[in-house]
Amino acid sequence: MDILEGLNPAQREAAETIEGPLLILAGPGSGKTRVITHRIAYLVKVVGVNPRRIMAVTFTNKAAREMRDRLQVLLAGSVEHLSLGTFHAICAGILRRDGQAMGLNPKYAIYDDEDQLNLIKRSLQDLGIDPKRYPPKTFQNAISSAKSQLITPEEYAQRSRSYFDEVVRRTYEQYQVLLAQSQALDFDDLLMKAYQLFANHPDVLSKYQSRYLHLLIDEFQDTNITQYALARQIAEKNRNICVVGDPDQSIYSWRNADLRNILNFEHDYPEAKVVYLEQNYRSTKTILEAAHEVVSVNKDRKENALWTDNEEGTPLRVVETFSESEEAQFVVSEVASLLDQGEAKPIDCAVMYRTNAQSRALEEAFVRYGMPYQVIGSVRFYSRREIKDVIAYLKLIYNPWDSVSLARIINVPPRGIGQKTIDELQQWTKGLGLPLYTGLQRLAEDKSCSPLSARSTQALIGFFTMIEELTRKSQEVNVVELLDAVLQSSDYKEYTLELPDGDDRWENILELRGIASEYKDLKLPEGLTLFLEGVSLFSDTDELDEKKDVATLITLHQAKGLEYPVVFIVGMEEGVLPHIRSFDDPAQMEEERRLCYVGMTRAKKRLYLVRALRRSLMGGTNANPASRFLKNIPSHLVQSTGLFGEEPKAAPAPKPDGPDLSAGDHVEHPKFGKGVVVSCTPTRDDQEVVVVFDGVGIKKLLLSLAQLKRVE
DNA sequence: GCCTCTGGATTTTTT
DNA sequence: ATCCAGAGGC
Repeated sequence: MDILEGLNPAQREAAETIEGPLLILAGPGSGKTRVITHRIAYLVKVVGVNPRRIMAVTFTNKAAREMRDRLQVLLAGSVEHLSLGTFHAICAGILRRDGQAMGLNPKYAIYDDEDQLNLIKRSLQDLGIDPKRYPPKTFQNAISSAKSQLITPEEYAQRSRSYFDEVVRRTYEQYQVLLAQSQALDFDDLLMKAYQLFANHPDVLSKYQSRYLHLLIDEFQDTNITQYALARQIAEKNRNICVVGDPDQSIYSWRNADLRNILNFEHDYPEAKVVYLEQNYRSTKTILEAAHEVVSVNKDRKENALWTDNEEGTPLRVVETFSESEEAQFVVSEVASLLDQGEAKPIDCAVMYRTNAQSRALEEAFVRYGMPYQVIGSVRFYSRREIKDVIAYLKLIYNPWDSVSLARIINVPPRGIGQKTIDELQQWTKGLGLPLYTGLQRLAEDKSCSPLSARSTQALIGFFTMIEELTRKSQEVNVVELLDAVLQSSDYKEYTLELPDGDDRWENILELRGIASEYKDLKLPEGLTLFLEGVSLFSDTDELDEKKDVATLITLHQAKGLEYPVVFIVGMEEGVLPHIRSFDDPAQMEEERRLCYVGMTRAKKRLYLVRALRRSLMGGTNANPASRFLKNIPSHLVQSTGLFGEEPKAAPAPKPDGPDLSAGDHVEHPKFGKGVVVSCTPTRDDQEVVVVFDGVGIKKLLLSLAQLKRVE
């Protein structure tokens, strides 16, 4: 039996090269996943490597789960011992097991963005920084970016160049103090602390280095500096590190992914072998060529020789509609007609868009038509308020130091503990140098030491007693029973049902309960540990159901790694795709182009590129010109459809004085000089024009007032 | 302390 | 258009 049977020569080489560093450059649809799974199977079955000595890192949990499923088939068991997961999940495990060497509580909490932002706000408060002048989000980004490059607060201080840098440094420092007090790590910490653990504790590092004979990293183009450093640490001893990626599909620089990782790889591992997977098995020649034309405009890029044996296929369809609702209507009616002709089933169709907000119009049309669909991740399950509240209870029971969870639920449902009480409590515990929870404990032991009114004190003690009781219970019941106890003693059910959309919210909680029941056979606290870890690291693509016969609505980012016979990319407009925020940065513009490329290469048979002449945004309406990416697709690959739908009957707005402008036009203004029109938005009886003036910047002008002249 | 109202800001993508 | 924070009334 040959485990590598059916692989093409390049794929085979990639799977068989197991000694030393290996870089696999894998274009879209080139059978990358197949290569990875077969490589692991080859290592285990042919070379005889024990699965526990292999670590495979994926980009999402879903990818990890799929790979495990596939390996289960190839290997028939013994897959459990394989270390397989995202960097975050793998690091979470390492820190849970060995973090004590660096003084980390194994029951550390994991903070997501929202928790993180809450704690940053508190840091700003502690430092007396005005969140109006300095938006907390800015700090969140700065801190995350620092951690993704292994920059500690001390190092940040050394690099600090401006006053603003200094403010960031102080916030970063204080934020870390609060995290430590809460015995919590944020997402970036999971990676950075694991790195530091290895860097400062050679014994721990050596344990992992000896264990992992083979390290494999997928989606390498989307790793950040810290992840790369971690990989280097783990692979240092055996140097069997295999990375798989495609620079053209790098779309996560905003999450601090760094393309230098791929470029540095051959530098850091000069003995590395490089394998190119260039045969595409997914798309038609037409789709592949069009996608290539779009991405090859990028300057910062290495040319590749992606090709396919597949048929020419049908031409791309480029479709214009009047409005976003007609855009949605077109999509649904086209799906319906493909269904009628027996060309496709709903499950074969995906609609992709740049921003989640765009899913709404689509969803309406699908509902109206009665076309079955699923939306991926528009409102993330785990960021729903009710879910976060219930989880906060569990997190607090698990780790009473977790101040963010404590603050979240101390008065939810309302139990007479207002902001003032919380502030005073905080003041008091701070003075005593105690964590909040210990402060509550002290109150409960001796009411008379309370600095607060009897009423507030009683409310606090009531809350504390409830949590204590639940904590006691958590020793003897499973996760579901604990969750039920939380709902019971907090009256959360009654509270939720009172809220707007109460029934839906309650449904969500029941769904969470269902997820918890998957952990009910595990002993506590381990069951709770794993449940909370799973919940914290869960991602949205995880909820994608690939078996239900429904169409999929999904962002371009989330679509990475997926494929569909029929793909619609909507919002092919300047300002949407490419997104307006990328206009002033060529590197970001290149990323938008790659994003478009990723979307196009998801399609196997049919690809539709759709745009709306008018799109409502933030209340107003925008008229966006066609996406520049459309212009890069050779016309012989395209069948253009004229306008879809009827022109809206509404009387056209009276034309204001001034030239007839559209985005891209060059204009001149008496005061601001020359510039380029970014967008035109009709208002009630005028037009708002956004112009980028040379050397002046972006200005919003009213067409009737601004004396704009059109120039060539 | 809690609820409601208003004004202001805000929209990219997510482990 | 929608969400959020802060203010003010009960």
